[in-house]
Amino acid sequence: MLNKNITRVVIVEDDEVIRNGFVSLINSSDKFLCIASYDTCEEAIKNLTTDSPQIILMDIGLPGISGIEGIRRIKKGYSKVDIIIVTVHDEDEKVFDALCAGATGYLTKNIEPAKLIDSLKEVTKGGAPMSTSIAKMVIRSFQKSTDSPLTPRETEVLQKLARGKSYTMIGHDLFINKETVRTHIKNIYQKLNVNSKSEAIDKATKDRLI
Amino acid sequence: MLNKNITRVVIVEDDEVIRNGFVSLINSSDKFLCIASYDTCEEAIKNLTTDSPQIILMDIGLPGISGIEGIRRIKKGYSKVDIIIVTVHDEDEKVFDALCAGATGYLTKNIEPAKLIDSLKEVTKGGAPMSTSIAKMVIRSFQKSTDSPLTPRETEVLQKLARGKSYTMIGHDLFINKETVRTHIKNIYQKLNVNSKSEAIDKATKDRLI
DNA sequence: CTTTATCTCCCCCAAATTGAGTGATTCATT
DNA sequence: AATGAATCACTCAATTTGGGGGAGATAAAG
Repeated sequence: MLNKNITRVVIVEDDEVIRNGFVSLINSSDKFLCIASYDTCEEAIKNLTTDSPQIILMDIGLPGISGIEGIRRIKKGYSKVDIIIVTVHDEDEKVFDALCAGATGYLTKNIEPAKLIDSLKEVTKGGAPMSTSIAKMVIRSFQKSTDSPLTPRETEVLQKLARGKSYTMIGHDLFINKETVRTHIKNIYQKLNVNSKSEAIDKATKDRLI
Repeated sequence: MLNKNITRVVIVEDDEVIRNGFVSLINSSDKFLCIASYDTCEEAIKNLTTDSPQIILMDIGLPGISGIEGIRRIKKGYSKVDIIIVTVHDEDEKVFDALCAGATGYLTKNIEPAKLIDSLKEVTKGGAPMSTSIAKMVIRSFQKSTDSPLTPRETEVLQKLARGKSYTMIGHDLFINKETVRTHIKNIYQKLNVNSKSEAIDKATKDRLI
């Protein structure tokens, strides 16, 4: 490495004003150095091994391949880099897609300059910086619905059904007869207003019942 | 409410020294008021409606009912309160159990006083404070394995299988013949060294393949 | 005390699904 | 030429599923 004390950063952002703002900001810190900045993922990927950044700051709404797909491709060939999303988008889907694709952090663009630098420092320390709203979304994604129409037992049965178990196996797991499992599932289907396993799992997942 | 500008906090922590430390710390801020502190969840729950806190700071390793079960019970009868875990534990299981049970944040006890107050402020702003290591665990929980033995198509098939779909439905979804789905699944089973749907889903989930 | 909810179990039936074989073709990459 | 990936085919027995019917036990709530 060129310098052990400086963290190498690459920026991918199509808005020139924002991009240059980030470059200046990062270079104003003596802990970070902006090696390069690009307006598309394609360009960034082309120069990835040459740039060999430790951190990439990336936008989501890019021309050409999206930031999400960009993350996937970058992580595939160069998994050690930490990719931090900096974007205006805070819709559920984009956020989780980005995290699933391998993003290490997710910040919204209204972040204050000092906070952005803090976030980069957090990354170098093995952390995962998130904006307040994103953190809340992420945490909430773990939590189940508080008012499920299903009884505790029914929920238990449905959870096992969603793990691919047959009625027989569920019965074995819960120490009840397979016929009882049947009855529970019949009741579950009625309550969820569905009539098949996949529909039940879909609805239960969507409504956070399991 | 007694005072619109002060956020009411309750502490549940069995170590007296730590508990009193938290009480002093919280009361040293003019934004927060520690209404009460308890050494068990049972006591805290008993006085919950009287205390009517906006935030509860809670330990995990408590005598009597655990912090995890405590979260569940508190959230059940009093869902509007934000529960922040402050604990020495940072094992995967406890963290995710706590979040699933309804915790709004998760901090480790080595947190600096100023950071704790910051975290409380973050909660009042609708955020979800997490320690660096916890945030990393949480983010990582979204990410899939980078070296799956499965091909992209096989992964796709397995994902749908895990959603409770039949071979026929999967074929329909992917615009391929049901027989092709069969072949994929046969190959999946061989690669994962299993011979049933539930085993495949279990292994794939455990190894983060889907 | 009676209703209600929850959990438990049983039977029948027809249709569909599953898992395990054994095979083949196409296509792109190496 | 060989390999991996994806596609499709057919057989077969065992299991699963979903729909229908009914019923007992217990505990909580009215």
